[in-house]
Amino acid sequence: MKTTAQSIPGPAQTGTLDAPAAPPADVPTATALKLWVVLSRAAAAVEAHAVADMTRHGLTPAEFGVLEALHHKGPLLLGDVQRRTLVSSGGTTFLVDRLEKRGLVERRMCETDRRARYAALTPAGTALMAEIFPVHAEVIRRAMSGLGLADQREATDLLRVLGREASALSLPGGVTGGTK
Amino acid sequence: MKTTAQSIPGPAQTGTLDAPAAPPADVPTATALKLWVVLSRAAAAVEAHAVADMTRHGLTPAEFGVLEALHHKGPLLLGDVQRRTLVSSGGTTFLVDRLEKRGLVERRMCETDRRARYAALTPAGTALMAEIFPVHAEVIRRAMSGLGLADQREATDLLRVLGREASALSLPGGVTGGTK
DNA sequence: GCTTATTATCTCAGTTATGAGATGTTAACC
DNA sequence: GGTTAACATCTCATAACTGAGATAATAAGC
Repeated sequence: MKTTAQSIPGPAQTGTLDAPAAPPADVPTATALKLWVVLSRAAAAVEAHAVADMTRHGLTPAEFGVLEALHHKGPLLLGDVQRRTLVSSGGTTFLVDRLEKRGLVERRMCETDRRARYAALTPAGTALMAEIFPVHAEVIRRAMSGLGLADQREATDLLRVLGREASALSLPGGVTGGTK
Repeated sequence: MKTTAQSIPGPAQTGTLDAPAAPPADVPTATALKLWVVLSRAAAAVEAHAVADMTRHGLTPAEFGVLEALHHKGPLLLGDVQRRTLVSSGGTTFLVDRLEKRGLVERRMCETDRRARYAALTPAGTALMAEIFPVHAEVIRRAMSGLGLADQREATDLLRVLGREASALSLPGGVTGGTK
């Protein structure tokens, strides 16, 4: 996370000790780097609001992500929870364990596949989400209010394409665009 | 990170056990939530490319962030490194320690303030960045290639405003919009 | 149907980071 | 100039998560 690339344009000053490097000369690369900087900064800024809100309820972002997925989708196989929250397999087990101990989530057997398990909100979990999700939504709405509705829609369209294409692209090291 | 909120529009189906919750009815909130989902997904998708590239060079994203900041800005006070990389104070000490042990970075005294220390690239660190940064830039360019140049500029403009405004906004819990 | 590959989850050791407080230093105020 | 507040960095306990491998169940090929 958090790559940085803005810098004074122009040729590199030569000879000076500790002189910083010049940014890439070609336009497409410079444009992409600038977009990467503002993209990750914008995501971090909005996330700070989301995290501050979750923290007030004693939830980590990852915990909230699990509860939110179950709140919107109903019971989900652990593998689906993992894919949705972009957390590792071990992390998913760990998260669901913690939420189970707190009485917010429960595991259920899957009738058709004895390897698999569902995670589902308990009544307490359902009640908690019914209480805090609207507040969370309002926090996000406020965090996004720097853009008008039309600009938000435009940004959504652009980012949807960007995310889809970037995910579809094979990673520099190898493999395809899935989760690890 | 990674909040999720897309869901079938329409009223909540009542009565059914485990029925998922309906998304917020009001348009501004639904729009903001949708933007938040695609924003964090797009950032994660691009980040996956960046991370895969850094990993090949044996660097974590945070380590790369420090090296990149020093590469572009020259020697920086540790506090400036911290602000730039959005890492905690303890984390910054830890990161610079690690990079120092590898011989990529060194600490230097600050003449005018004996509390403060500079972090600076060593010749080895400078050489490493000169080698890998162009590759990194190319990886980012490729990851962004789902959008044309004009769209990338448009997205940059929108996200710049969004990030600036969100950072300026006081956090839900309290305080102003700085780093912790 | 038996072997082999794949899939779903869990275990666990280790890594990366956070955040509260300690330490040493500088600035501000009277 | 002496006291108090604000800083910059570091130390340390420990949280949060990753990733490799273990275990168990299912699917596929022949």
